[in-house]
Amino acid sequence: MGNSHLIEGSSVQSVDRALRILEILAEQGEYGVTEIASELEIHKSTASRLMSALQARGLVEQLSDRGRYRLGMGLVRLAGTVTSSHSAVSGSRTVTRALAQEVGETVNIAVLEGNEVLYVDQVIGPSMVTMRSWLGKSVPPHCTATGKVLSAWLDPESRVAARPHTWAKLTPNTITSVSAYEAELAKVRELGYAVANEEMENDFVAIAAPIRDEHDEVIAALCISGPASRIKSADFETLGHIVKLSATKLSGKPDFGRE
Amino acid sequence: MGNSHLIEGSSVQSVDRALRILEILAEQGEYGVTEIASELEIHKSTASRLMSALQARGLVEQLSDRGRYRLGMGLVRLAGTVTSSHSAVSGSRTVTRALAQEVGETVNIAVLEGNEVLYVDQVIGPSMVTMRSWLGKSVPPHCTATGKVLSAWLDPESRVAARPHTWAKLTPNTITSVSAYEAELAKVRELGYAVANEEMENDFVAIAAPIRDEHDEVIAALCISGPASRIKSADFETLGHIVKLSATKLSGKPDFGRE
DNA sequence: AATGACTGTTGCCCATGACGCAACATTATG
DNA sequence: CATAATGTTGCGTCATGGGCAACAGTCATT
Repeated sequence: MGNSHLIEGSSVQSVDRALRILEILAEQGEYGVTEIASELEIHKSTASRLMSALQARGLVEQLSDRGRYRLGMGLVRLAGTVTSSHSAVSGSRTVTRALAQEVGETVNIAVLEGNEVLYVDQVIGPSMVTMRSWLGKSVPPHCTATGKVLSAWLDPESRVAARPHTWAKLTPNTITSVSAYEAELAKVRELGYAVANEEMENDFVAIAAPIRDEHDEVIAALCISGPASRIKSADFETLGHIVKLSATKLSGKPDFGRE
Repeated sequence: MGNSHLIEGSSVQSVDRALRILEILAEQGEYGVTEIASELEIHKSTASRLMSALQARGLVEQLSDRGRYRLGMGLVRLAGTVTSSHSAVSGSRTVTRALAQEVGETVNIAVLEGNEVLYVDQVIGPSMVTMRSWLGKSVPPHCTATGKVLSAWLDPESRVAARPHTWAKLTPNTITSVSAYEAELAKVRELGYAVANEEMENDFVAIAAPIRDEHDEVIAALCISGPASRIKSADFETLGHIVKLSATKLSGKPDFGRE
């Protein structure tokens, strides 16, 4: 066959194409059938039929009849059940909420998805200054406390795979070399928590600690974040230990299906 | 062909099967290949290959090698972009948060998905700590203020389609007849807002108003909810108008793709 | 208004890719 | 240790997905 864009391990062509459509829509927001067809290098009609299949299950919806498509609310419904079946997130509300009130800052839970950090749950702190909602958003690991935590305890091979593609220098403090990054990860392993001090954007500070499963594997990161004016470097150690303690409470829980 | 479980309009068999797998996993939490195969009445090998395709794109993940499957975090990532591209939700935080502070109650945004009400965004009020727990959860329309709002302005045909399958009597106040329900919807159209007074569960009251798009179509519902001890029937009218006002602020915004 | 270029959708028919079979590798269970 | 589960994988066939082209609406230009 001509264009074998098939991802490794994915053996069902039409399904893979349908899922790539979802990814494209996630990036582009809205897209027409023709645009998708040319992107995937398939025929209009094929794309149209794939869209119908996705639409029938509510994963995409078209704006008007015979119009463009975008992702559908069915995805929200599916995603809602994801977090509840994940041990790191399910039943975590008591802990995260208590943490948010204790430190007065926004609390997040994040996992590693490929080489990006994906925020899967969030509690916004009492402050008036609301950061944007991060749920479902992903960021590179090298400039975030969560990214450092999720990378630090990986075996060397996976750690390389989890590195960012490009070491974008987002602020003066951003780490942009492999050696400095590895040194930072070693420090994270030693301390048991990670700090990102204005490394992703100015005036934005975060502190994260690992959530582990029953086998002591790091499966997620618990994170607090806020403006530099409230989270000062003198408080890093105290806050680090508080986050570590909360993360420990969330650790060691076995997986369960639906609860 | 033997078992034509194909949903109306879905013309690609393998894609439809893959999406049904996602729905099954959403219900069951975890499932093995064999269980899925018997559920869909397909062969183990087929199910296994479909799972591989889903896994390659991160929509499902298996717990251990050669183990069971569950929904994956890729769904969270996809769902995260859904709300931001929906006009009713994107940029709504300012309004919802202000409303939550004004009335001191939890604020939700919901949309209609088939014949269920799907909560797509939430701000919890009284504690001044925002969190998302209903996200992705759905409830029947006949016992909720959001459901009434989302049904009230539908054309008669769609209104029938949006009716619940079973009129479960969840509390003494639950509406359980079509005629009473239609009368209630007429009242909602007249008032411009809906009330659910302990109709889903005891001590739980909600008030909702419609969010409209630029063509005045109702695309979502804005809702406040809280215990009956705080939201008394004497306040329904005042609160109804407040919710209506906030909903108007969220209305009329054109769709945009990615912003 | 009428034209033209653009959408997305749909029957048709062929070949391709998805499916069922069965043998395999593993892990749980007695 | 044996038995019975599980999930995975080559293989061959036939259903089925996909390319073609005609169709039907929509928008922009004239």
